[in-house]
Amino acid sequence: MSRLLIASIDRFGPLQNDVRDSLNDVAQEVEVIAAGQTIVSPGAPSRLRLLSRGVAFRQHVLAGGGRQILGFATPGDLLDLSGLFTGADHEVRALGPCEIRQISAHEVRLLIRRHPSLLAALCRAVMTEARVQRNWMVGLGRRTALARTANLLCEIYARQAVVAVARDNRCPFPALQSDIADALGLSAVHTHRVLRSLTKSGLATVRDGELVIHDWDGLAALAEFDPEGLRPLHDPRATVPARPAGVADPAMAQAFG
Amino acid sequence: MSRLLIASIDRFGPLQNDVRDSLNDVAQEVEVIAAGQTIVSPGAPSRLRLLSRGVAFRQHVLAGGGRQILGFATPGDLLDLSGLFTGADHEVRALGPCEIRQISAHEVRLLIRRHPSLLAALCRAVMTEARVQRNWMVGLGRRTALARTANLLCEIYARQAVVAVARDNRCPFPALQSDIADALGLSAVHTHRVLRSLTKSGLATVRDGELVIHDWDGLAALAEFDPEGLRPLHDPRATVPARPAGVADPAMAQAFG
DNA sequence: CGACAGTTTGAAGCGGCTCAATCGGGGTGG
DNA sequence: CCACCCCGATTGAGCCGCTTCAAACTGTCG
Repeated sequence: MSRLLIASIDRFGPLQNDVRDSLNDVAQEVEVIAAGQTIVSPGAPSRLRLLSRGVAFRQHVLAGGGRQILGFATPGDLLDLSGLFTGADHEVRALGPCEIRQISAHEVRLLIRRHPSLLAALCRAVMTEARVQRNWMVGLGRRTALARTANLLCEIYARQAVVAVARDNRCPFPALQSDIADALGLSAVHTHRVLRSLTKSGLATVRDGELVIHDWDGLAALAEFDPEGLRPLHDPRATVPARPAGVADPAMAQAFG
Repeated sequence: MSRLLIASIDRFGPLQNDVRDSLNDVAQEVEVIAAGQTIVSPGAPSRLRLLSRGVAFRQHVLAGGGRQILGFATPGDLLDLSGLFTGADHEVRALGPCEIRQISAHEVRLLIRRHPSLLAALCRAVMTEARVQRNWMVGLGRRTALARTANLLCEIYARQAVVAVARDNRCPFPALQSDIADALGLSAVHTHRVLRSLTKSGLATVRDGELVIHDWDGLAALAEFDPEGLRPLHDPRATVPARPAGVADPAMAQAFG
């Protein structure tokens, strides 16, 4: 029963029924991972891993001991797209407690060989991730600490809204201030002050592992948040209804909510 | 005759002979583009474009008028991977005069349908680009202006060394200081000072549209440059000889040099 | 109760920005 | 052939965002 996996891949271009059937037949391994544990090590043998619960992050550690967080993953995200055909070039860790489902590299290879449309979907997944990365690059290079932080919070919420994990303007986000700092290219101290100012402006609060949005419109405006950058790319031949930002995808919501 | 295109895609996993044959039969349009002109507009209809001569760059322009350069492309690079199945999310422009070769979206679609291994190769090309982006993110977030600049120069040289366009420690790089600034997330003034200090330290010089490396080892050390991050991903089932940084790929060199 | 991890707050310093002026080269029109 | 202009490189001065260092505070766990 890999309802979750099918729904997650389906976002990137409607899968044919025969692909769904094949995916259904594949043995799937479920694993629970504690906060802070490594999910994918750099260079690890490739598999197809789906984050089914929790929040994870990708990071690159520098020689000097510092690190840059390269992105966050929320339920419904595939974790090792960057290393599907080869070893991963970065590390993926659990931010909070996570649950993942994975299928072996061998199975993936068989599936892909049998169903080129699956490969196309995975390819679109990779392109979607690359697009999110570009948005981060813009933020790191050209946005102020405040806008950058606001943007991150918008992204975290919008991602989890799709799978209906975010509700009533709140969603899980078990990050330390130093984690947020390493994601935004800031110091932990300054990150704290920025978060503080966001709270005082009545925009959003990060506390006790939870993100609370007080004023979505205000936050999005400050961030110049573009939800388009998060939308999964799909097969252009198929018509997929566009949803406004922060609104759940029915299929994903049913699977993950 | 699409020798260049075949060699370029071949980097991302050896193509079967039948794929090569098909690529050979495809009509290819050659276009020359003046410096500064747009090659790919955001949302443009997808095609498969190869940069055969010159240097191009990807950029995202901000509401406030600023911009972030997201990456550079050198001969042998595919230009609209991010929009292969859908519209591009960013702009690609010619930095200096460029020559591109392209095949229509329709042709691409046919080729991909007929040859899944081609799709796999393109997928690896996308993943390779995503990896380069991650390296930029690390730089923008966590490296000093000096290291970041050094890193960029290393990347520009190493990319063009593969296709033997870079030789004798020099290669084309027709960027204004303001271009470099927008790539590194710096101001033009500060970029100038950093370049100046690199020159005075005897490491590298950017002048008259050309990059000259005076001390590769010193520059690479300052940059903590990792050539691994640029290496094209290829099919893990195939054995491809690893080449040290800055050394030409024989096939690419023959095609582009 | 102390030990520890993470948050909070203050103060000082620096990297990089902004503003502003000058310099240099290539093109253009007189 | 020269005067002019324009764009980009260059240089200086002052400022601000963010960093670093340091200390106090809070909650949690043994």
